[in-house]
Amino acid sequence: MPELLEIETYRQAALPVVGRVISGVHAPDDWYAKGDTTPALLREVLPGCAVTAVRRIGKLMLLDTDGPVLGMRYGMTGRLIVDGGAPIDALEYSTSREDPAWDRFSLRFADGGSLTMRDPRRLGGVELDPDESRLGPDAATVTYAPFRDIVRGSTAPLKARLMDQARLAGLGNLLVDETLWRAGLAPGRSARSLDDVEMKRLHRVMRRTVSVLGERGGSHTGDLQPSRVRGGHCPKDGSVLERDEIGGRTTYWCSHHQH
DNA sequence: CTCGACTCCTGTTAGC
DNA sequence: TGCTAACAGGAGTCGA
Repeated sequence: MPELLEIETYRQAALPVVGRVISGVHAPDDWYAKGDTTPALLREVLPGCAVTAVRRIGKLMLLDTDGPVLGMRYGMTGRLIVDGGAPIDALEYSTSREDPAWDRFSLRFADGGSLTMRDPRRLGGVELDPDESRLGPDAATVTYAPFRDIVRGSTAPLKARLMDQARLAGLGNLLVDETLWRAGLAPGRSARSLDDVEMKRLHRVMRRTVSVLGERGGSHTGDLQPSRVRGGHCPKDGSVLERDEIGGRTTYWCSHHQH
């Protein structure tokens, strides 16, 4: 599913629309417009605006224009299509089938081309001028000191804290499971319980996991991923993996080497 | 304020 | 073969 790595891929794929002027808006789905944004408002304010930049904070993609900022969230199954081409063909837990009915939002540009969000399960959405201050620092670039303060400031389970987008933006279920598995830390531990050595290891491993999986091509390319099934075995030591629900998400972890 | 429980969305798949 | 129920996870809301 789209986590920070997939959204970064989307951002880069969207760069060619910078400088183009929006000429049309396809917004057929009320549900897909979030906050105070409505399809009517999108159709009213976006045409005529020139795209000036494409940014990303965590899993939020932002299209800057000379008018409002357009925020795009891809949820679990949202794909981006730019000028008819998709930077990611298939998403984990989604389908690569094409169906125009799944085009929840689309921009057309004056000099040709388009940008489309295709989202079968409608878990994504678009919002004008989203509140960017509601997101924590991006997990791909956060340095040690703020990371340490974020993690140790809570008694919540470590995994839940790492997935709290208001604290640390970008990590989803797969990246967190892979990070904790690599770091040898149990997902259910209180975030506050990490000592300095563990905290430094967690930060280093998280940054490295984001980097390595980015090079491999996405959040689903982790070493743990093939074993994230019922009865799966730990690729490190062969133990049968635990399957728990932590932070409201299915969690696979190895009680033999994650403490 | 924090944090867990609950809810929403719907295509796919396991199982009867 | 055809159906149902479970499952996936990002994000918002609500209440203790």
